[in-house]
Amino acid sequence: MTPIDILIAHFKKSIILTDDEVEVVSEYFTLVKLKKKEILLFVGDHSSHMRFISEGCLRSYYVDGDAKEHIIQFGIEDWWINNLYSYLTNTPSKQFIQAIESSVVLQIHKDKLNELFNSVPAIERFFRFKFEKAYVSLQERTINTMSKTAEERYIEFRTKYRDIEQRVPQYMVASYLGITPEFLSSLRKNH
Amino acid sequence: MTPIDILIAHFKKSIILTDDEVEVVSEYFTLVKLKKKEILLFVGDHSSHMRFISEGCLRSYYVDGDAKEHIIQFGIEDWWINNLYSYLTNTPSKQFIQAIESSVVLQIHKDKLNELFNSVPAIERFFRFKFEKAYVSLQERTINTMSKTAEERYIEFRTKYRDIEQRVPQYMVASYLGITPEFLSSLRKNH
DNA sequence: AGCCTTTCTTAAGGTACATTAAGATTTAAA
DNA sequence: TTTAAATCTTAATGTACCTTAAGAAAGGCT
Repeated sequence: MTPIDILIAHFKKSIILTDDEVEVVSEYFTLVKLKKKEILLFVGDHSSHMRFISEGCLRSYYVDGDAKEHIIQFGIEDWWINNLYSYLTNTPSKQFIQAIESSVVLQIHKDKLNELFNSVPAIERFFRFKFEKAYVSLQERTINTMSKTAEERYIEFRTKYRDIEQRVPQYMVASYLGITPEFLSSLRKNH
Repeated sequence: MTPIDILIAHFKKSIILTDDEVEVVSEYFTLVKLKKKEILLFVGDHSSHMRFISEGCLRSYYVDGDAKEHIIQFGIEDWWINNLYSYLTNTPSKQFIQAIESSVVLQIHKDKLNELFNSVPAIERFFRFKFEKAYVSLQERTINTMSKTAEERYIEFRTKYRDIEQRVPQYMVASYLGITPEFLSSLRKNH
């Protein structure tokens, strides 16, 4: 399967597309290849693309005033990786997006996507679903952060994202969970 | 202005509606009046309505395993108050929605809303915008919780939601910030 | 007004997690 | 194959925030 095939199959999991529409949609996306550690989006850039991972593993992260990194999201094949905040508010990104492994990404510019919404309405519906799901999982994470201990959050992360845990360094998991690598290490020792 | 007028004006801030469409939209929403402290959505209920506050102040909150309350969201006039999680996933609510003041809410059932999406497409676009914004502000909150101290978060809350801070008890602000009322009290003492 | 309920404060003692610093282990590059 | 770089662990010490408990203040009802 080509990257575009993977994307189309991804769309077809939640919406119906005619063959003509598949043609149109395919034209709109462009391919980006990334080496390991390469940065796809820098702080200060405008994040004006929606980006689909057809191969590899990336992270988006935020660097705070004390130069500490906070991982917002991991992404692997068949996920979208974005700075939705910057994309939606048209403000310069406060986050980086970086390839953790060498990766292949398909992206579409915001203006093009809005065009596409008009010619293929199912795509607009797809993105409504997508934002809904993004909201749901973000809320789950926010509630978890507020009401659970780091240990509980770690156990949940392992259960839910087993595949990711095995692909990324431990200190990035710690950063995603909002704790230091040292503390994660000690949690792991005590099971 | 009637509650419906307020809702229509709210829609018209981000989408265009013809007079005919205004008629149709108006028919779809039903009015709910709530006394202070009355509960609009119980844990275990299915949250199958989108709810717009035309008057008053409400909160949605989650009660954790240790019976502690965590406020997810406050809502005042011209905001939507929902358990989007339950609404979107069709699972029983794990949150309550409660009126902090006596309030007036306009609501629409999910099935009806999907009907409305088909007859008035601008409404579907409105809800896409709405979810986008909900996502953005939730992400901001998540990042804040991860990278700032309780004091910094409190100062930000005061700046951003001055109107809300003055309408709700302090222990609810503490719950929203993810700290105890005692600790918030001590933060306030030290400016 | 007076009483009861709700909300807010103070303070002592406790815990989950951070910081610092060092060394051990694994991975990658030459 | 050696060396450097990246990652993970251990342990001592520190701190942001919690828990418990009590009392003070403010608000609402008869």
